[in-house]
Amino acid sequence: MAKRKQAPGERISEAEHAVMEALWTENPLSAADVCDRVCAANDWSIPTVKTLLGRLVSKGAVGTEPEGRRFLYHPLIERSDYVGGESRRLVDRLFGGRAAPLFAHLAENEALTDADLEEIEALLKEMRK
Amino acid sequence: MAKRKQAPGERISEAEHAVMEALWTENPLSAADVCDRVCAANDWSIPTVKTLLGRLVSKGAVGTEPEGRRFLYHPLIERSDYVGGESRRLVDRLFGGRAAPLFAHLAENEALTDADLEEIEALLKEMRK
DNA sequence: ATTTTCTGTTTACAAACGTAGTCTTGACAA
DNA sequence: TTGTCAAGACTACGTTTGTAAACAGAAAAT
Repeated sequence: MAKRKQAPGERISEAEHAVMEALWTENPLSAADVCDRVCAANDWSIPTVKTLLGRLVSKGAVGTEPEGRRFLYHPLIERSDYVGGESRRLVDRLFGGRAAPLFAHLAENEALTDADLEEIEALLKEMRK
Repeated sequence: MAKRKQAPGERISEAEHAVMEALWTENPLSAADVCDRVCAANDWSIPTVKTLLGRLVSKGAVGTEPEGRRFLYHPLIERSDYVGGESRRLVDRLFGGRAAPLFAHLAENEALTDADLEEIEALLKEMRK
């Protein structure tokens, strides 16, 4: 059935995800580099980032390569896999696996901007062919 | 700032959510009733359900009313509020608050059935007018 | 060569979670 | 009346998460 990726078992926590985002945006990065892009926003100190990186490494979500005295980190899983997995989990858990109700919900709550609507319409038209 | 509004702070965990689903589907229910509908599926025992119910009560997510010697539980928060909150969280976290990319993602991964597409199209048309 | 400065590793610790056992009490059957 | 039993309350305990300090080793600077 659906393509299962994302190293089995090991889930990525929310804090870890923030680190992943940094690495997806740009990589490889050193721990300090990562901190530069996420510490301020999350009010973390460098030890925290180091811990998160360590956990991600042991979970097999990021890899390291030595560069001189330090390590450079880079993601081992695709952002789209992660995002896809999380999205599917939510849809499964909350909407019985159907995406339409999710859409309806977002629509009802004005969570959709006009731009969103237009984009989605365009996408729909495209898939339609 | 930008704090979640939902119920006062207290988030509902995944296991707790399963209990909430039971109560949203039918309520009020006794602890044993809840167990009848969720224990098998999750491989839980009654004590587990009692604990989850207790936590939900202290989180203000479910209320109780005495019925003879026992309690009957009923949800205090709307399912749509919960679902809306969770959906928004995901969209915020993974798609920068924009729903279109989520939609695109689901579309790309064939997570959308034809029925979904039709429904969404209908919704779009409706909002459009 | 010694000190400073990075870097990664180890260890820590509280809160939340998943899961469940024990204690207490009151209703009820025998 | 007394023993049974179910229902809620209290307690427990291992794991994950968030957050970070302490430590060790090596490169760089002096």
